[in-house]
Amino acid sequence: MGTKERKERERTERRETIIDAAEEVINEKGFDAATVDEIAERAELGKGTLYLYFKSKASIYLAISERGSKILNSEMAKILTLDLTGLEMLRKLGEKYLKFIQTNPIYFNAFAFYENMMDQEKLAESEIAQNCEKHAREAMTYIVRSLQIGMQDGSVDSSYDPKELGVIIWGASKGIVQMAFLKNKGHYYKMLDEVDFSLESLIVSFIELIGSGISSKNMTAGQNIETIR
Amino acid sequence: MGTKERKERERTERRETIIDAAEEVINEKGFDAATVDEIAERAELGKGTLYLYFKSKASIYLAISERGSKILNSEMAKILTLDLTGLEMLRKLGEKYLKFIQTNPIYFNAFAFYENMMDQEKLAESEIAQNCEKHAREAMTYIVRSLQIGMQDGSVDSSYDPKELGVIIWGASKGIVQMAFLKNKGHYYKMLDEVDFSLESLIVSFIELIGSGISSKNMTAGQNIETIR
Amino acid sequence: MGTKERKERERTERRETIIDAAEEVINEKGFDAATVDEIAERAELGKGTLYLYFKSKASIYLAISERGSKILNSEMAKILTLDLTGLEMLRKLGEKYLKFIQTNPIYFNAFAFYENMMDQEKLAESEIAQNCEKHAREAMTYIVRSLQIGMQDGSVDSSYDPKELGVIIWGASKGIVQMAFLKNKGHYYKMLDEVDFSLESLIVSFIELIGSGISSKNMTAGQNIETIR
Amino acid sequence: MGTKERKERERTERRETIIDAAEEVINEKGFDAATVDEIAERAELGKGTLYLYFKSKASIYLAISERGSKILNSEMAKILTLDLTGLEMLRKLGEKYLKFIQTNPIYFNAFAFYENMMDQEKLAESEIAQNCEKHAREAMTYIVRSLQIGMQDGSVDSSYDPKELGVIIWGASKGIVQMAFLKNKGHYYKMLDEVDFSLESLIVSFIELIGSGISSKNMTAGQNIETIR
DNA sequence: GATGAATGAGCATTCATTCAT
DNA sequence: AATGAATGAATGCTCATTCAT
Repeated sequence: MGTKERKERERTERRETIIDAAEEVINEKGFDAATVDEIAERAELGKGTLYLYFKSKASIYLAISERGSKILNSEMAKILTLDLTGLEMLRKLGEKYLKFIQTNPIYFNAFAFYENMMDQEKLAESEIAQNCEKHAREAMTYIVRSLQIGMQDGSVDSSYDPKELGVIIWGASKGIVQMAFLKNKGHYYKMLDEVDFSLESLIVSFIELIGSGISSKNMTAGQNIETIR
Repeated sequence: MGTKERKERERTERRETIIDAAEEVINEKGFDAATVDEIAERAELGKGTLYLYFKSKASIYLAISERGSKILNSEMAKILTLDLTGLEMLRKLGEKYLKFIQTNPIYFNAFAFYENMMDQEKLAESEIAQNCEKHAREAMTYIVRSLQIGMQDGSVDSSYDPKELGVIIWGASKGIVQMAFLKNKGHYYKMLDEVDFSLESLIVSFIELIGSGISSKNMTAGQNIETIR
Repeated sequence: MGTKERKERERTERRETIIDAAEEVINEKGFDAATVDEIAERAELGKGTLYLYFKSKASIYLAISERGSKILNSEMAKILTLDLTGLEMLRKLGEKYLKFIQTNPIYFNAFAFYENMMDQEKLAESEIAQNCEKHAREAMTYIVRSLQIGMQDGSVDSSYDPKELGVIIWGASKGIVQMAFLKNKGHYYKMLDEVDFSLESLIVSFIELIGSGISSKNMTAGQNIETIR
Repeated sequence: MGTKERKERERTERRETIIDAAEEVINEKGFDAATVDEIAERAELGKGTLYLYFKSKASIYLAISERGSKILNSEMAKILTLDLTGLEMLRKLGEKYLKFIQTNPIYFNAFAFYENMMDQEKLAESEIAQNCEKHAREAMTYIVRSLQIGMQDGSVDSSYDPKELGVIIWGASKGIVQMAFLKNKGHYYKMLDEVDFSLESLIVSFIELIGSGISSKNMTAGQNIETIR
């Protein structure tokens, strides 16, 4: 009997419907201004029904974060399967993250929401939050893996601790994207306007920087070698 | 007669008193949970008095950001006067920022508040917000200056655009500090717990990374030189 | 299944309950001093529930006006069906209005509130306000009808414009009732105390005055006689 | 030494300055929306100074009413000195009231404020309120006097009680003016728009109506004629 | 007398969540 | 399972009035 399966499938579909509606409304108005009433209306469901699927308004937002991180992860996972050096993988991962946030800006805020909401025990213990954390951990793992691969194939300096390096690169990437993100929203540092750096160029430059550093010593060394020769 | 001067001084002092109280309360409860009543009570002032000095609750928070960025800037400014290479200055600037946020965590959130509130025209046009922006611009300038100095003294690769590099480093630093900051607050990536990276080590490593890059090519070059010798 | 009907009925009943409570509280304290909290408490409903039925505190007051004008109109309508001369109808209408205000003083202020609130577009566009206006128009129509009937049956001088006359009589009646009303409230013109005119006698005299004018009969007669000649 | 006189004069002048400012501000914004701060600023005086001259914001409004009724009375008084029949005087009085309100609309509301504020003992006992009442009494007296004169000179039917008649006419006039006043403010009975009655025509018709009544002339004439026979 | 800084009482409204049907 | 009517907690801000200088 497929009744159970059908029920299960319908439940999942309805859940997705709610998240879809919530994404729309929150995208338009922001989390605080978005009301549960409007999300329910957009989902063409009764308000009470939402609470059959989610414990609270915040947990709906967490579910958005969960969905976003899941999508992002699945795309990052593919990169790990490509035939590339570790350093090239890292660059691809960065580009993927960049493109993802540009295409789905709402997830950037949803991720931030997840990160900042972890204070409240209630939410942190929820299954959704657990998944979010799992996804974040996975994302980090992809970075660390690419670094490990790079160290193995010689494209990355193996004197670093891959985990520490991963944390740094992950954090730095988020910081750069956030800055570019704020800039795109039109406000924030007018200062940034003086120099017209697109989000792309910033990330590209960052990865390049990570690759070779800014110290002139190395280049000098390289040049010296050439000179020596 | 110094009546006018005294009035002016008293006004400034009371303003500071309010900001002090607000820092305390917001630190304890967060901005949303903090009530104007409690801030007033903590400042030992009438609620209406607060509104003689600030237009809104949000503008008090902006004033906290303003104060924080002013303090941070004055400390960064000193570094620019030291007899150091540009790259060393950059390292010092990073360490200063790190130490500052660690000592005054509230400013981290206040800075973020400022950045995110710039949507609302009303606030963005206020004198306080203008000052915040000015300070942010100055902070960025310190970084760019250190890079320019480094390019001049040979400690920084001069093939980069100093402004673009500055934006990247500023954004990346904030991202790393934020990540470490969330970790310190006890929540977020339990994953980070697996590897015990202190905020200090992260930033130090980041600056080191910026200095020499992660590509093994460079180090190899350097090592080669030594090897050659 | 009469579920829908029952729901509808319950909704109407609850609405009436709220208006009842509001009438009580506003009667006791006046509109400004009356708080939504107290109205809700008196209605034995949650405060939020009131806002499911009314958009604002002001609209509740408008609803009181709407109710009052509806009641008054239905009573005035009956008079138009009586077998009387137009002038007698007019007298009955005046007496009815007088009695109504005396019995339900709150409606006098509610009517005035309605009249003065029409500045604010938001309120003026509401359905309740529309009804109030409709009722006011009807009330005026009753007066005009009685005058037209009187002109037809010879009890009213047909050289007047019935609409203009109606406006004048309606306005004048309200002014007299207001004066008498203020007097009854115990304050206002102590002067009125010197002469003990009851509200009744004022209105009765007014209608009598309207009927025959104050010019000395001789003069009027004289003019007529002259005209006859 | 005229010091005392000068002081007294200055005090009176400043009081007038405050009332001037209050009239302006209240005229622009209405009583509730007008703030004491703005009145003080408009008067170019400190806020505290206002309270040296008036007990409260409401009492300033009462003072406006007082001033208005004083001006109106002085103009009405002149009419009583003219060489006219009582009925003509009454007409002039009505026209004067009408013109006054049209020229100084703020006084209409101020008068109403005075009438409605008499509930609160505090205000009612103030000297200003006493004066307002005195003026109201005087205004009424002028009407009664004109009626008495008319009864004496034969222009007014002497079978009425002049005081009762005065009250009725005073109340009726205020009601008509109020109605026309609301109409002028642009809102209120759209119904009134159907018939384009100017305030002037309403009052003129009203006085005419009072003069000769609305009963058909034929009937009145007929009765008189019959009486004569 | 004049000032204006300080005060704090006072209140409509929103909206996430619940629960009877 | 689905609903949506009912709830009530929760809060920033205004502004008339006071009083120390």
